[in-house]
Amino acid sequence: MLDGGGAAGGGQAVRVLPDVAGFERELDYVVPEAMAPALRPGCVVRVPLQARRARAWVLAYPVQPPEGLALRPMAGVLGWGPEPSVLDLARWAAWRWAGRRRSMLATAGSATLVKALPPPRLEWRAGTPRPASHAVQGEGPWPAVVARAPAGTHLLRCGPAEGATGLVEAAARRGPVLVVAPSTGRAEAGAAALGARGLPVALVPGDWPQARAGSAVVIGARAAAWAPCPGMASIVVLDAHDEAHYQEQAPTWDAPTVAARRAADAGVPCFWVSACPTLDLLVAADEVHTGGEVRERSGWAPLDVLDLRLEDPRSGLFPQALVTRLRRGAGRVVCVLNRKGRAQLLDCGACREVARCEQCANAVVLDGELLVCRRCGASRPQVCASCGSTALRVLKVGIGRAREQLQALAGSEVGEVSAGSGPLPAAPVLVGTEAVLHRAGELAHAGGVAAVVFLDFDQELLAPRYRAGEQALALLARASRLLGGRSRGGRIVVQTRLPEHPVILAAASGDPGRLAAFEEPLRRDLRLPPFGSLALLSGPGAAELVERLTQAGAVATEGLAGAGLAVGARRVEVVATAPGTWLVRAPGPAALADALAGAGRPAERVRVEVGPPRL
DNA sequence: CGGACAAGCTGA
DNA sequence: CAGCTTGTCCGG
Repeated sequence: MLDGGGAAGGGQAVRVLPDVAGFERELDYVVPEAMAPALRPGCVVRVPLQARRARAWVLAYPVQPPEGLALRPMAGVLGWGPEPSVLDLARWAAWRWAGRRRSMLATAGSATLVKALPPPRLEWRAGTPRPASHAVQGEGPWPAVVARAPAGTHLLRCGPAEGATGLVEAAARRGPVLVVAPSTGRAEAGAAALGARGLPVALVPGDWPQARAGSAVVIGARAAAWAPCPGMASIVVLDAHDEAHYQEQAPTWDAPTVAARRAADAGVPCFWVSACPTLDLLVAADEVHTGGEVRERSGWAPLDVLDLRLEDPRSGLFPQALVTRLRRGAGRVVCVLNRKGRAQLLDCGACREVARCEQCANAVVLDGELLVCRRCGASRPQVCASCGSTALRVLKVGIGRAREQLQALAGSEVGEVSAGSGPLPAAPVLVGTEAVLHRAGELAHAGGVAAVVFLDFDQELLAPRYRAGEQALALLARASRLLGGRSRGGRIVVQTRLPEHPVILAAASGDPGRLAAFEEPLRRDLRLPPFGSLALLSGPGAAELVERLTQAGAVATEGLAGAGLAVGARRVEVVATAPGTWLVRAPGPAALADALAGAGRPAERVRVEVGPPRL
């Protein structure tokens, strides 16, 4: 198909990026004529690299190689890779998150090599009217909003219990839609719901070949932001606020940002769907749509605030009011306590010393009959290290202890739910970490939930992270979804000493904007995201990178808040936060990315976490 | 990353 | 000085 002119060897040259860790150079190869017909940008090839062979992505074909270079021939075409437009996306993301294109492309490609693609699924076409029996019921304003949205990023503020199936269906009417869900479970459920409405759905990564060949809906978890979707007409990101959309390991890209960029490149709209949008989303969105106050409110389950200040302090996390509720026993109750193990913090009943590890001085936790250290793994019997007393008291109970106490107080069976995939206990009261809220499907299947109790919500509200409030509200949204919103009769119980906290007021009124209004001035003053961009540098090469940043004009400051407010506001700042760890702050993501890109990579390994979600 | 090649160390 | 380890360089 492509012939004429070319380098020695008779073929055209191809430019590739080898799939080799720590290798970021583009290389050119001669294309033997036999391989030319199968070659296209994005596909995966095999190339000689010094004495071995390596996989590589085709970046461009054909190309004019630099003169005077003896090119070696490529070794073969292995299979299908990302769509060509995703190559540019990977380049941009590597800049944006100070990462490597290779790791982005590895996310974008299929897990297993796809040699041949199935024919595209053409049985459904954009514009086909749905049968009347599938008429949208209770979908509210979203199908109309989605149908006429122009290119750009649209934040759709939905109630937590609202389903997104109708919305995605409306998006699919515009043409192929890429859907990014916060978890594989949500992606699977979404795929099933959309499939049931007659839409051809490709669930990635499993259906990657179908997605690459063309499908009305391509859906998957975070990595689906990179999935192929030929003819893509829109992107929908479900629960765009969810932390699961953020990649934890560097490069710390996040699906909403990648999706917005991809949609902008393609000139199509991107829809961020969220019940509790973060400030980052609110600021980055071109348009914010609310579905109407009444409708939104109805998605939030009613909230009962149990003010721990008014209860007997000796009753701890199990005040009389809670016990009364549990004994009433109307339906299943799910208790959330974000602590693992049996006891999180102990002190000595005799000398009041906090129980610490003898090796590393870290606080120890109770595991069975032993005190164990979570940091270094050392264990010892339940004896006070300073006075030898065996009378240790529990200051903070963990899940195991909470279960025992609840069972004694409630007088009914209490089951413990762990993050794992074990079977759900049949008990009328369940206790677990927030992971229990992720098992909504199973709980609904097992007869639903009458109440979700947050035993120690202050731990969420006061967590030492700048996004603690947003994350706490996300938990309440998740609980609301589990309960099915306002109409199903289920309730959220929040035990707290901060009943007037904006998070609680926002959830109680079904208006997440109340939290955003509270957070915005604080973040602005401290220049925290989205009013400043942060990156955490660590690893052996971090010091050298800091040195380079400083030489390029970055200012060293004393702390995150306060210092250098006037000087640093428009500049890049570096703060030493811990031995071997630095925090870089810039006025915005582009300034941060430019500073990091300009500084280059030190020889030694550095971990660069841009905009870390947990800080 | 991983191989090639050079320079450095060891032992008879 | 063969035989091995360690370090540096570089890929089309």
